[in-house]
Order: sequence, then C-alpha cells, then structure tokens
Amino acid sequence: STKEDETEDKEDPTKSWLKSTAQRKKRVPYSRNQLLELEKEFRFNQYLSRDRRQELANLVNLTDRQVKIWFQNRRMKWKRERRSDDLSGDTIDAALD
Amino acid sequence: VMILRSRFLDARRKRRNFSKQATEVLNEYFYSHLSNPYPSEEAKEELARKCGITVSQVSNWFGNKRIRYKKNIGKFQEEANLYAAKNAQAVCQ
DNA sequence: GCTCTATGATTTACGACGCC
DNA sequence: TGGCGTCGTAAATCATAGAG
Repeated sequence: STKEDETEDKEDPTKSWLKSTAQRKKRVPYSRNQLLELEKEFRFNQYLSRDRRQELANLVNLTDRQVKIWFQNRRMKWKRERRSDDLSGDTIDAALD
Repeated sequence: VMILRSRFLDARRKRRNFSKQATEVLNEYFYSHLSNPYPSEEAKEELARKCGITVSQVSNWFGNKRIRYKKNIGKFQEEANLYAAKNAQAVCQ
C-alpha cells in the first residue's frame, strides 16, 4: 500500500518526515474501569452498533469517537494476538512450567 | 526439553534487547535512508530475516527510532556520523 | 546488589484509503 | 456521500533489561 511520499529517496537533506505533523489530541491512558467495561463489551461482540456504542460511551464517559477508535484498535490487537499465537510455543512454554 | 525451554523462554517471556549485530543492521538501514526511513513491507521482511526478529519487531524498532531520533537529533549525531561513514565506505568499495 | 536510563512493547489518536 | 472498516503510523507511556 503506497502511502504518502512516493519519492524515491535520493539524499533529500530536507528530511520532510521530521517536520511536525498536525497536532492531535494528547494520548490519555484510559482508567482501569473504562478498560474493564470496554473489554467486557468486546468479549460480547467485536463490532458495535451505533446505539450500543453511544450507550457504552456514556457508561465509560468517553466520546462516541473514542469508543469507535478503541474498538478499531482492539480488533487490530486481537488480530495480532491470533497471528502470533498460531504456530508458537505458548502452550509448550506454559506446560513446561 | 531444555533446548525447547530456553528457545521459547527468551522468545516471549522476557523482553531481551536485540543483539549487537541486529541493531547494527537496523541502524545501517535507518541512517542510509535518513531522508525517508520507512521500509516497505518487503524491506521489513528482509531486515527481520537478517536480524532474526519478527516483522512486528522491525516495525516497533523503526517507530521508536524515528520518534526518538526526531525528539533529540543531537543525541544521535555521533551515531549518525558513524553509520554515514560506514555507508560511504561501503559505497566506495 | 541498587539505582536510573535506554530500549522494546503497548496504548490512544489519526490520516489515508476502501467498500457499501 | 457519509460513515464505518482496515492499515500504518505518531507520540506518550509502560515495563524492565542492563549499564554504571
């Protein structure tokens, strides 16, 4: 997937990637309780309806958008985990203890 | 069993710093692509293979390296010069 | 051993692009 | 066209390996 700069690097002294990117909200870690509720819902379903998302956002005091993005990130994490679990020695390692 | 154990033990139980050689390979790529240090998926796979780590670990390494370099270029100047010189020498060969 | 700091991994927040 | 999907990443933060 070709993203932005397609320029084949050729000693570009400007190093455009160093330029400050548009400001975004500072990352704020979610509380234990927020995470508990979000994870609980995620176990129930990985995808949220609009209404359910609104309810959940209300419950954990996050914005609708934050909940949407949390679920997107959480699904990506789930995929990574399934990927590394697949053919690894997790079970062997655990059994050896 | 002990062989298996040690293999899986350091593979995921405890974080280990990458080997000197692996870090060397990653830094060589980083500083020779300083104008655009974003390896393609194929390049990541190649680096992962050469370093004996996963593609995800290569991605993590570049993510960390880019932001830490950007945050304090001065601190990395010596390292940058070292790899720049090494790269120049390789090119002249 | 016992701090600290450097390093690898994980967590929020988006931009870019896709599909319906 | 809008809205939600994935993918890749920025930046902050976490955890602790290891250098002093």
